[in-house]
Amino acid sequence: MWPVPDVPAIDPGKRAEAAAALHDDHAIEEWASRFALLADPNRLRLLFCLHRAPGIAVSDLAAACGMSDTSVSHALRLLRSNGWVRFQRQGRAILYSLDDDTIHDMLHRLGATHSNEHS
Amino acid sequence: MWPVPDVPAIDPGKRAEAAAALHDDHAIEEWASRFALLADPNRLRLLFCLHRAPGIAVSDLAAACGMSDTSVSHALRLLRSNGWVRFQRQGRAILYSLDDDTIHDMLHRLGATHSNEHS
DNA sequence: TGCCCACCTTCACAACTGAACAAGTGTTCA
DNA sequence: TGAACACTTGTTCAGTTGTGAAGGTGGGCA
Repeated sequence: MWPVPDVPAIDPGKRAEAAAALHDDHAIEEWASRFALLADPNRLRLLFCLHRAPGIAVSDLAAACGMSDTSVSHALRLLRSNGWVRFQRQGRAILYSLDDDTIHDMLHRLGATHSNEHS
Repeated sequence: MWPVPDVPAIDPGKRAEAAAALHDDHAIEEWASRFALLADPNRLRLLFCLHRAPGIAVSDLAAACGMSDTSVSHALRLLRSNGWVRFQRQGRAILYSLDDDTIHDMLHRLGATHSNEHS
């Protein structure tokens, strides 16, 4: 994976275990970039809305999240370019929906923990 | 939650559903900041290592992840200040472990999908 | 005591991000 | 046709982030 340096290890066993945890580096990079998209509160709000109210228009999304239309559009562009959402025109409105099973599941799990999270 | 504006909704029902999805804004912010910590590939690698090889020294962590000691130290500082890791001195070494159940579970789930992810 | 080693901190900097403003596209409807 | 509407795009800018160099701390060991 990496040219593991020959610097004497403090605990060779641990070092080997650790290295083994990184066997699929591609997957790690992918997850990191997924998390990057989830890391913005506004984007996360949008995703929750898309998750719970699929087929919603941009302006309604903006109103629900308390964001400007422009900000929402920018965010949706990002999500679109990552294939996380699908959309269809209906009259002048454009209706967006979540279109990624991985993210859908993740949001579902987070939503489930909403209730019992009162720290 | 927000002073939902009186701008005419395209679909009032959808707008209400969307707003309902955001009932626990505090939790959303919390998750966003968690995701922010997971969003860096190097940090994610470190976390996987800490997850699979608890009680590992900084230099071994650095070697396994192919990072400089300094970078690892910086990253650990962040994780420490968020209460994600615990550590203990052993001789000159300092051994780190993951110390957050939520993240532990999350990494466990991600690790499980490692194998069947060959996109 | 003095040296080495493992790790930490401070500082400076390039790269990236999110927010805001202005202008543009495509659709509907009078 | 043209005005209103829903949304998109381009651009700029302040603020944040990750990284590397240099120096500091403190435990172990001769």
